Amino acid sequence: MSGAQTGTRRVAAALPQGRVERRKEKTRQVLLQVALGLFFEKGIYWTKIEDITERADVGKGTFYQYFETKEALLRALLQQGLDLVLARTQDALRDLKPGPEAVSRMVLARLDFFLENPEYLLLFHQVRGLLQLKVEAVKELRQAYEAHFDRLGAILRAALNGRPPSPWKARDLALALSAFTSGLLVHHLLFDKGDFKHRREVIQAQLDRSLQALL
Amino acid sequence: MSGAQTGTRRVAAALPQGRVERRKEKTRQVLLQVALGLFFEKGIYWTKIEDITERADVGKGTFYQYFETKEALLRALLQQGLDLVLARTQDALRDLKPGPEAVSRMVLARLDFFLENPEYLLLFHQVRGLLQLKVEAVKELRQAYEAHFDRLGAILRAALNGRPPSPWKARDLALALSAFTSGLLVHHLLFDKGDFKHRREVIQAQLDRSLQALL
Amino acid sequence: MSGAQTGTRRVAAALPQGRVERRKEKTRQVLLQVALGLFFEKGIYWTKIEDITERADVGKGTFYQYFETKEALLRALLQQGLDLVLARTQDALRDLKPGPEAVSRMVLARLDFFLENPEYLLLFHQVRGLLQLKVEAVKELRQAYEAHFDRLGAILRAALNGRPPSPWKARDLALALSAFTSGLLVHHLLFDKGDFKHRREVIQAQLDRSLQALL
Amino acid sequence: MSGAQTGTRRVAAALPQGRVERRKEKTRQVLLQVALGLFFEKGIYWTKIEDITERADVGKGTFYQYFETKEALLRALLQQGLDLVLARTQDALRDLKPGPEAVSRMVLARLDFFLENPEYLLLFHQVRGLLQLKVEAVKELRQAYEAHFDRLGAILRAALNGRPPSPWKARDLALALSAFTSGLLVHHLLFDKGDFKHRREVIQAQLDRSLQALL
DNA sequence: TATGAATGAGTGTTCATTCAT
DNA sequence: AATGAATGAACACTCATTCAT
Repeated sequence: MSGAQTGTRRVAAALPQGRVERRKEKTRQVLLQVALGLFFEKGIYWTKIEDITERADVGKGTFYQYFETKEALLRALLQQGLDLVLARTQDALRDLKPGPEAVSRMVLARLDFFLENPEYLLLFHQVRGLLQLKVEAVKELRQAYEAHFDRLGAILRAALNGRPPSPWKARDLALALSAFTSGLLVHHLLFDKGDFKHRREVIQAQLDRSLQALL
Repeated sequence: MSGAQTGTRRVAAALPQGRVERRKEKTRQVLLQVALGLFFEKGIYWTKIEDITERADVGKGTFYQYFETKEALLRALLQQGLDLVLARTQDALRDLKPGPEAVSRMVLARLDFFLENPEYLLLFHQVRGLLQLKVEAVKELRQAYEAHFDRLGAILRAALNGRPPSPWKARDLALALSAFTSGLLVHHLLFDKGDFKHRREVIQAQLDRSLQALL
Repeated sequence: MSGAQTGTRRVAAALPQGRVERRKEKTRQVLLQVALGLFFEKGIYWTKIEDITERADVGKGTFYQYFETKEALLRALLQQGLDLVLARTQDALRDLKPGPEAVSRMVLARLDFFLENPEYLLLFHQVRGLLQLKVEAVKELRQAYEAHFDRLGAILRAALNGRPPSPWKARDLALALSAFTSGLLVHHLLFDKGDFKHRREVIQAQLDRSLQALL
Repeated sequence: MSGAQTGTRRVAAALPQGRVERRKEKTRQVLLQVALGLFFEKGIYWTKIEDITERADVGKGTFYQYFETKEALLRALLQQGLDLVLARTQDALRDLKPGPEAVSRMVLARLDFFLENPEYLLLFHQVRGLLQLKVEAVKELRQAYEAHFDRLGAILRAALNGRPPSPWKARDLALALSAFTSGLLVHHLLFDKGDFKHRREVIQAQLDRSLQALL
C-alpha cells in the first residue's frame, strides 16, 4: 500500500474503484475475460488456474474468492456467453415483422456475434464436447444449453409466426441453424485463421443461400 | 465358462490367435476400439490410459508396446476414423452419375456412417476443439484434418462434374456439408440420446431439404 | 513439546520464521541439505524425490516449488558445493605469500573441507561419472565443473607466483591435485569408513609427501 | 532359417560357431563388450537392457539366459576389468628386479591399460560411486574391489622388496597410486576427450614426477 | 480481503523381468 | 536355446485446492 507500488503491478487493483462492491465485480469480470481468452488460446483443459490469475495479475488464492472451482468459472462463462448471443438474437428482431426476413436477420446477428467474439464460438464448441459426460458436474452445463435452445426455439417460432416449415419443429430448426452457423464458422476459424473476419461476405452468402432452402 | 476362468479375464489372450502376428494386430485393434468407446463415454481428456488397458484387459505396460503416447493413440484413431468416412463417401458414389443426386448420396452415406458410429462423430468434434492449439503435438492432427477435407473436396467436385454452385468452392462446400451434418448430429446425439438412431428419417429429411438449397 | 504436536512433525514449519521470505529460503536450504545427505547415503540415482520431501517433512509438491526438476536440484547442489570449496581454497591463501607453502595450504584446506563434508566429496565423484553423457541436460554440469577448474587454476597460478613447475600447466596441476585428493579420500571414505576422520594425519602426511614432489 | 536371412541380421548368430558351447561363450562375450561400450557412452544407469540386446543383435530374452540380472552383468564386467588390470600389472613386473623402477613400470602399465580401455576406466569410476550403498546387492562389488586392492598391495610390496616408504602401508600406497592415476585420467578423459591418447607423454611425465616423490 | 506457500491425489510413462511359444 | 509380447511396480512431475498470515 504505502509507496503505491502495488498500483503499478496489479491490473485489477489499478482499476477505478468506486466502492468495494464495484471493485469486486470488476475483478470478477477481469477473471472471466482473461479466462475466456485463455480458453480460446490454449483450450479449457490446458488452461491452468495459475495462467488465469497470472494474466489477471491477482494472487492465486484470489481466484477462489470469486469462483468455487474451475468448473464454476466455466459455467459462469458459458452462461454469460449464452446470454449474450440470446440478447443479440432478440435485438435483431426488434421492430421487425415476422417472416423469413426476420429469421435471416437472426442468423446474421448470430453470425456477427461470433465473428466479433470467436472466443465464445470456440468455448461453445469445446463445452459441447463435454456434455456427453454423465458426471454430476456437467448437469448444469447441459441445463444451461437446453434452456438456451428452448428460448431460441421460442424466439424462432415467433419470428416465423408460429409456423416452422415442415419437417422442422421450431426448436430443432433453432438447433440446426445454430449447428450450421457454428460448424461453418469453427471450420473457417480453425482452417483459415487469417481470413476469418474478412470472409464475412462469403460466409454470409453461404448462410443466405442455405437459409433460403431451410425456410 | 466354468473352469475357463482365463477366458473371462483376458479378452486379448482369449481371442483366436493364428500366429503372433495376428495376435499383435488384434491387441492393437482391441486397444483402439476400447479407447474409442471410452473417449465417447468419458471424453478424451478424462479417459486414463489405465481405463483403456483395464477394459482391454491387458497390462498397463502393454499399451505402450502399441502406442508411443496417449496422443499417438488419438492420432491413430482419428486417422482411422477419417479413412473410414472417406471410404464410405466414395463407396456411395460407385456406379453413380455426377449431379445433385450424387451429392445427396454422399451426404446420406456420411449421415449413416455417423449414425452407426457416433463414437467417431464425437471424436471428431472433440478433436476439432483441439486444433486451435498451436502446440507441435497438434500439428499432425491438423494435417490429417486438412488432408481429409482436401480429398473430400475433390470427391465433391467430381460428384458435381467440376462445377460447385456459386458462391462455393468445392472444398468449402465440403466443409460446410460436413459441418452441417456433424453439427446437426452432435446436437441430436447430445440432447436426444435415446432417439438418435430412430430419428434417421427426420434428420434425413432435414438434410435433404437443406441440400436442395445448397446445390 | 506437549501440545506442540505440529512442532515435531513439520521441520520446515517449525523453523523460526521471521518473514515469509525467510521461511522460503529456509525450506530451500532444508531441501538441499536433505538431498545432499540422501545422495550420500543412497546415491543420486536411487534417491527418490519422495525420499527427500519425506525426510524434509514437506509435501511432495513443495519440492517443485523450489526446484524445477530433480536435475535442477542436482545442479544447485553441485554449484553450492563447488562454491564452498573454492571459497575455502581462497580463504586458505589469505595473508600468505606465494610459494610451495601456499599450495600446501590450499591442498590441506580442501582436504579439510572434504573431511568435514564427505557428502560433497561423493557428490562430486558421482557427478563426474555423469559428465561423459552427451545429453543436453548435463551440459550445465560440465560448464560448472569447467568454470570451477579454470578458477582453481588461476588461484593456483597466483599461489605459485605464475610459474607452475614443469611439465604442468596451472590448470592441469589444479586438476591433478584435485584428482589426487579426491581419489585418495574417496577410497579412504569408501573402504575405511569408520576411521575416515581420524586418519587425517595419515592422509595429510601422504598428501604432503606427494606435494613435495609435484612442486 | 531357410533362406539364411537370419545370418545377415544377427551379429551373434553370424559368428563362427564351433560347438554350442563355443557359441554360448561367444554370445556372452558379445553382451559383455556391448554393455561395456554402452556403459561408457551413456552411463550404467541410463543403459537399458534393450539397448544392449539391440546392439548385440539378440532378443531381449536372450540376455537373461546369460545374466541373472542387470546387476549380475555389472558384476561380471567389473570382475573382468579388475582381472585384466591385475594381469597387466603383473606382466609389467615379469623379469624385473624389485625397486622404484619396478613400481614405475607397474604404474605405467596401468596407465597404458586405461589409455587403451577408457571404458573400464569410466566403469570403475562409476562403480566406485555405488560402493557406498549399503544394499546387499552391492556387497559383492565391494568385495571384488577390496580383493583387488589387497592383491595389488601384495604385488606392490613385492615390487618394493617388502618395504613401502613411510608413511605408507603397501595397500594404501596401492590405493593412492590407483586413485591418482584414475583421477588424473578421468579428468583428462572427460575434459580433453580428443587428445586423450595423444597426451600419453604429458600424463606420463606428470605421473613420473609424482612417483619420484612418493617412493 | 488478498495472498501464495503448501499440499497430495492422480497420471503418463519407463523398464527390468517373466514366460509362453 | 532363443525370442519378444506382456507385465506392473515404480517414479517424476502436475495442478486444483486449501489455509495460515
